[in-house]
Amino acid sequence: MPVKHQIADALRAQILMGQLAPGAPLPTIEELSSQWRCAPLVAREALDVLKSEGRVSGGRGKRATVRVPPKRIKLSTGWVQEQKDLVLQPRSVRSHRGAIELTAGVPIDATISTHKYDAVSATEDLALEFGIKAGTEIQQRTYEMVDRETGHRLAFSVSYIPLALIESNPALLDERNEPWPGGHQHQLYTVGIEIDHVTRTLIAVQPTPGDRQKWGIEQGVSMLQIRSRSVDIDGRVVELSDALYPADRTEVEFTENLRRWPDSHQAYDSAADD
Amino acid sequence: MPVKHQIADALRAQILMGQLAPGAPLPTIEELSSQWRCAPLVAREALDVLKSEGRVSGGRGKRATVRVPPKRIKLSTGWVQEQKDLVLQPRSVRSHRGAIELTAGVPIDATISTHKYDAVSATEDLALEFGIKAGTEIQQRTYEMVDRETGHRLAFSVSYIPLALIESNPALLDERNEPWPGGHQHQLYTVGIEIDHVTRTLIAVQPTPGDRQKWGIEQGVSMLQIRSRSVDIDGRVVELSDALYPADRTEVEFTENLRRWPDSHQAYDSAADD
DNA sequence: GAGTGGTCTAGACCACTGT
DNA sequence: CAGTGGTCTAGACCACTCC
Repeated sequence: MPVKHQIADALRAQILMGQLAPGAPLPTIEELSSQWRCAPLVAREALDVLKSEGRVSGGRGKRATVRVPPKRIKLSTGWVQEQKDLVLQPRSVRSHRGAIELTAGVPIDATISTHKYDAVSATEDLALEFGIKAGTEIQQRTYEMVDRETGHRLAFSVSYIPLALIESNPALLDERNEPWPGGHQHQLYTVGIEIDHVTRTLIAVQPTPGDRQKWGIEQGVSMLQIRSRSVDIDGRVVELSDALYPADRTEVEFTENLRRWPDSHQAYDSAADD
Repeated sequence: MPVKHQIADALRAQILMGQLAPGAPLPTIEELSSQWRCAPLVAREALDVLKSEGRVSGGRGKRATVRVPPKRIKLSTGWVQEQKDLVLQPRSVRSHRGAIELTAGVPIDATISTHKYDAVSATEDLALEFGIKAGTEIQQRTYEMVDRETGHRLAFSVSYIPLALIESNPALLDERNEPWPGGHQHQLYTVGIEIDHVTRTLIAVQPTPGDRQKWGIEQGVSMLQIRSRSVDIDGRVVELSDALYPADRTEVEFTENLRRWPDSHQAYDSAADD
């Protein structure tokens, strides 16, 4: 077995066993190369393996350390009903309860949010999702929240609504009206649309180095992409959004509620099992 | 900017633009090092960067190629209600509809499934989840499905049920009764337990090299871990399971259904908005 | 057996951190 | 300024694939 993997395995074992606690410094490259009687490059490559596994943090001039995993933020997906309940409330009530913003523990004051609306042509992908013809005009809404200090992204999403659905209300075409009290469900309500259900699909994707820099995430961390489709009571997809989350800081929660058995059901009796 | 990243960026751009299609061979290390006038090692490191990003496949003696992403298998989480509906059906009906098995496109005949039951002491983590004392006896059920040919894992999960809940029915203590027609909901039904809802949390985790070998997955691919908790009508967590999925072959789907607005609700009128 | 990638040596210089 | 990691050179040998 290659020496670099032997070294990596030994260090990984110490990390997993807790002998090297999160934040603890690892041996230097020189120490490793003399302990294992190998060239420094080999010791470096061993650390590289652990870095791309997301187990070790490093940087020029800095001692390599055991990576401290960030706290995971619970991303609950059960609030769409609450948003819907708010839609029929007066503006004063809607304004006081914004959407749940994920700020990775950063206070809202330390963040900057931007909203941008653009009219774009539906790609094949989008056309398929909405059940419309490719090229149809769609409103694209981009949302980004960054940390005021570091400039790192804290949240990002792109959502789409076919223009034909909302152009009857000019207020919906102006990005300066964001954040809209009551969210997109209320926006759609103003043009007579009621949401029946929301389906979501989640996949893990690999960030490009550019993404990694924007979000300030390290090697070995992937991202979760959640595509959400709002379907109205006529069965049309009327809104679609793609949101991204750093996989090491995110925990997605979802619940399935079940109907009760009828009161009349028999208590279990193994003799009656067939 | 370091040459190795310049090379990696150039190749990545060609991959993302589609000029290098999935499956296409990349330039050899020698070609790259002469094109970029650098040492072969630098060209190798550039390819390494792309491999740990999951964009390139490689292997000893084999030309590096653009990685062909596997088809994603849709993991629907909406079938718990169907399972519950089956519980009150006779055995013959239950037997004919097994749980949905994920086989990554491999025919069931080409797979081997194993079930194992063990009695273990509750760890702190499990004790907290179940609301019991650490050390309490818990039944641990391990399920694994492997590809008969390659030996690679196709599915894996570990689930737990406190022994006190099920020991009144000896049939539930015998792993030879797996697969049990009707699944764990029917098993719990035999000891008088009805499930009210199931909550799931999903996180992405990095596989160890051992995991990677077991599942036959490449560098740069993470895994999705879904922890599911079955809560009974008294609010107790009665079953917990951890399942793992290779992130590049999996797409998780979940739906939130909304209540309709009452018929009496007013059509939207902006004048009445406050 | 030729081509190719994986591992490795034994150095060198530079960029960055922390004192 | 010393310590350290990041990048790089110019080779060498071996394991593996494919013809």
